[in-house]
Amino acid sequence: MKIDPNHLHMLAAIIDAGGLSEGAVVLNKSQPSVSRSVAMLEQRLGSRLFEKGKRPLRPTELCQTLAEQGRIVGHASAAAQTAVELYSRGKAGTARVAGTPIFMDGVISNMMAAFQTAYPDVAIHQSYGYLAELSDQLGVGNIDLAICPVTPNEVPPHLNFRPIMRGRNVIACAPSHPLARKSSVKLEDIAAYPWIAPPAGSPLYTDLKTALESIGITDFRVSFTGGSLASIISVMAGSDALTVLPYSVVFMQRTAKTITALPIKLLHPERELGLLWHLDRPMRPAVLRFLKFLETEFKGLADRIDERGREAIWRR
Amino acid sequence: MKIDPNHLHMLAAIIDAGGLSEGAVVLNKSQPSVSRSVAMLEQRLGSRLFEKGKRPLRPTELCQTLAEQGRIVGHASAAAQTAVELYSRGKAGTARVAGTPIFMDGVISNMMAAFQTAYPDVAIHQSYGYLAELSDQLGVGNIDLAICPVTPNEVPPHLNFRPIMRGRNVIACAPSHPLARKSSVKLEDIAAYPWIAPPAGSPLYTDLKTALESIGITDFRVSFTGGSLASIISVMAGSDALTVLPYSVVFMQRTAKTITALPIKLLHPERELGLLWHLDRPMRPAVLRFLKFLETEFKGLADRIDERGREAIWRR
DNA sequence: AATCTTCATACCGTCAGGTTATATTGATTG
DNA sequence: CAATCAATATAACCTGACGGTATGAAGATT
Repeated sequence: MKIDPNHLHMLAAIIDAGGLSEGAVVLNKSQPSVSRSVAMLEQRLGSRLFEKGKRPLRPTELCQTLAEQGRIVGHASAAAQTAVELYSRGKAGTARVAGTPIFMDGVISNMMAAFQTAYPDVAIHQSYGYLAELSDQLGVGNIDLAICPVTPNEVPPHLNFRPIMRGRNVIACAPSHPLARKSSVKLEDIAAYPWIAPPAGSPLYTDLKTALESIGITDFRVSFTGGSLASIISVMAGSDALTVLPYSVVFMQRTAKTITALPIKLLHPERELGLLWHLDRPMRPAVLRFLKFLETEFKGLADRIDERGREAIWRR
Repeated sequence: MKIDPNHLHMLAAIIDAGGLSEGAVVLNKSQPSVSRSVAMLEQRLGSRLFEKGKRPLRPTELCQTLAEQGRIVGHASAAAQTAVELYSRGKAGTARVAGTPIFMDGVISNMMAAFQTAYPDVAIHQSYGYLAELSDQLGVGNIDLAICPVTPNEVPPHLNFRPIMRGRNVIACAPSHPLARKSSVKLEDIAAYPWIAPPAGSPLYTDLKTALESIGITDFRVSFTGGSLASIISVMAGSDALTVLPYSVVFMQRTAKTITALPIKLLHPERELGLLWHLDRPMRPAVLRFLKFLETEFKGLADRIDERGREAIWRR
C-alpha cells in the first residue's frame, strides 16, 4: 500500500499545531476527521503514530520522521499553489513574441524592458519575422503574439488583429546631417544624398519606394541595405545617408538623439501597426498581461507623439 | 481550492513517463483514470496542463513547474515509504535501554557496538539504574528495555522478565596481582589485600558482602568505592586491590587482559541477569530487534563461557 | 485511405474522508 | 478524590473523488 502525501502533510500539521484539534483547524477539517484519518493510518502502518493515552499529544518517533517528509510535501504544495496563482494572474510564465525587426528593435524593445521590470517572473522569447512568417508561426503555435504592420483587409484567416498605431513614415537622418538644421527641405536637397534601404523583402522597403515616388523621387541611390536598426543608426551617424523609418521609431530615439526626421510629409501607407494572435488558441495569462501592457504603452506613446506633434506645429 | 500533492505527483509521473498511458502504468492506475484526473485538474486550475491535440504529449509551461513540485512530493513519499519499512523491520528507530552500571559497561556495551554495526540506523539511548529505578522508568515509559539482575520472585508487576544468564560472581584482580599466578588460592592469602567495593546501593555490593561471608571473610578493608567499571579496572591495575565482579564481565575483558578471576568459588546469588520490559506497552520494532540481538549474543556468550570453563578445568 | 496508437468519454461502484452528535478519557483543581 | 474541564475517540451517515471496464475520437504513420 503506497503512502499518501496528504497523510504526511496531515501529520506535520498536527505536530506543528500541537494537537489534533489545532491541526484540524490548520487543515480546515473537523477534529473527528483527522482523528479517524490518523487512526486508519496507524492501522495501515501497523504502528502507533501518537502515544496512546498521553494528553499533551506526543508523536511517535516514526511519526516525527514521517512529519518531516510531510513538511516537505507541504512546502511543495504551497509552492505549487503560488505558482498557479502567479501563472493565472499572468505574473509568471512565458510570452513568445515576434515582429518586424525595425519595430521590435526601435519601439517594442523599450516596452519589453519596462514590462520586465514590472513583471520580472515573466520570460519573454523574442524573434523576428515579417507577416507571412509571423502568420505561420502563430498558426503552428511557435509564438503567442506577433507585432507587425498589416493592411486591415489582408489579415490572415484564423488570426485576430488589433491595431495599435497608425502607420506614419518619415525621412530620417542623423542629427549631424546637413539637412537636419533646415526648417524646410526641398526635393532638390534630398536628391543629392544616398539612401539606406531596409531589407529587400520588408514592408519598409516598399514603403521607401512608394514614399519617395509620392514626392516625385523615382531614381535614388542605395548605399547600404540589409542592416537592422542598430546598423542603420550607426551608418547614418557616420554618413550623409537618408532612410525611411516609422515615425514612432524615430520618436523613441529622441532622448538618445541618434536620429531626426526631416520636415517632409510622406504618403501614409495603408498598413497599420497592430497585434496578431491566433483566434482559437486560448491565450496564456502571461501573454494576455503582455498584450495589455503593450496596448497601454502604445496608448501613452501615441499621446506623447501627438503632443510633440502639436508642439512642433506650434513652434512654426 | 487547495492543490492536491497527489495530483502534482501524477503530473510528474506523466511527464517523466512520456505519456498518459505510460504514466498510468507507473502510477499503477488505468489510463482513463489519469486522463480524467488531468482533465478535472485542468478545469479546476482554469488552464491547460497538456497541449490539446498534440500527439507526442506536450506538457504546458505551468504543468512543468507543477511537475517539479510533484517530483519533490514523489521523493518525500518514497522516503516516507522506506522510512516506514525500515522502522517496521526494526532497522531504524530508537531503543532506550538502561541497566546496572557494571553490566552495561562490562558486557552490554560490547554487544551494543556489534548491534550498531549491524543496524547503523537504530539509535540507542543508554542510561543506568538499579532495579527500583529501572522498574519506575519502564512504568513511566522513559525506557524500553532494562537489563538487570533480578531474583525471579521479585519481578515487579506489569513487567515481563526474561532471564538470559545465570548470575555467577568471582573475585577479580589485575593480572599483575601477586595472587593471579597462583594455581590455588587460600583464604589467608586473600585476607591481606584491600577491597574495591561497588556503589553502596548496588546489588553487587551486597553480593560482595555475602560472597565474602560465604567463604568466611567477615572483616575486610574497603580501599575504593563508588567507581564505575572503567575506574575499577584502572584502580585495580595500579594496586593490589581485589573486588567481586560477575564472571561475564571478567570474561569480556579476556582479550584486553585487564582483569582475571581468582580460582575461588563463591556462593551464587539468587538473582539472574535478564531483560525487563513493560507488559502492556507494545514494543517498537527496533527495540524488539535489539532484544533479539541481545538474546543471541548472550547465548553465544554463555557457550563461550562454558567452553572456556571446560578448558580451564581440563588444564588443571 | 487505412490502420494503429493514444487519449477522451461514459457509466458505474466503492471507499476515503467529510460532517454532526456523543461517549471516553487524561489532566486539573478545590 | 470527586468534580470538572478539555481533548480525543467513536458512531452514524453522506458525499464525491477516483478506481475500474468498455468504447468512442483523433493524431500519426504507412
